[in-house]
Amino acid sequence: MNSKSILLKIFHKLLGQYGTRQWWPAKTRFEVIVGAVLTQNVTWKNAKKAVDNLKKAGLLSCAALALAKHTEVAEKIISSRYYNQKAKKLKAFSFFLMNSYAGSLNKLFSGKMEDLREELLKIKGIGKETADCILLYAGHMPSFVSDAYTKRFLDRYGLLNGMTTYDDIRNFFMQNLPEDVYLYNEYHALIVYHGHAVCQSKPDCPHCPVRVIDKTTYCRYAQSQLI
DNA sequence: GTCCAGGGCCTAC
DNA sequence: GTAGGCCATGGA
Repeated sequence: MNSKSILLKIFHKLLGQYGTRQWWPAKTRFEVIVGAVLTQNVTWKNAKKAVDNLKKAGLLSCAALALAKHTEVAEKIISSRYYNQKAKKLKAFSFFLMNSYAGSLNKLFSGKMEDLREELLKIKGIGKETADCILLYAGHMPSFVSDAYTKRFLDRYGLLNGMTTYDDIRNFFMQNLPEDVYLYNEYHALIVYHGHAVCQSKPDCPHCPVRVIDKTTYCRYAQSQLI
């Protein structure tokens, strides 16, 4: 079976097992972007608390964040960890959007995807994963989101084939899957759910007949179920 | 008390 | 180009 068929087969297995993941849970595109920054290296639960605090304080807009004082933003997002860093990141993105696109997400997302990706990557605090989350979940553009789960996932199913960098893996999915926003959306969410919420990579994972000792240990249950 | 979440930046080699 | 430290909460 070629990579294309395997990736699609795994996707349909995951979707059948877990159903749609309903990502991204946010009301506006700006909220998606704020959430993408706040969830960096923290659980969504903690990130969401921070998003809600910003919303209550009337800070969930580009203009409001750009004008707010650093401490005002930071204290609202304490639950998201690294709050000082993240306050700077939120303000940096807001300044970028104000200055380059007059605060308009419509304008931001009207350009070419790869060009926009490069532009986002220049903003301090937005790395590749966050940029792809913004493109996919806020901009509804077909940019596959990779991450540590995705790498481990490919490794577990023997599909990694020496790929090491983030872009290697992103390209692998994008070259072997149809250019489909819905597909990319669900696939990333399902990989995270499968790897985290279900398989958990913990010694007591109820789905793994073989103990999963650490993040790199093979999950035989997962393999047998999905391929 | 320990471990780890829907990362990214900076520095040193 | 990459390994390692830093950032510094909250739940299990």
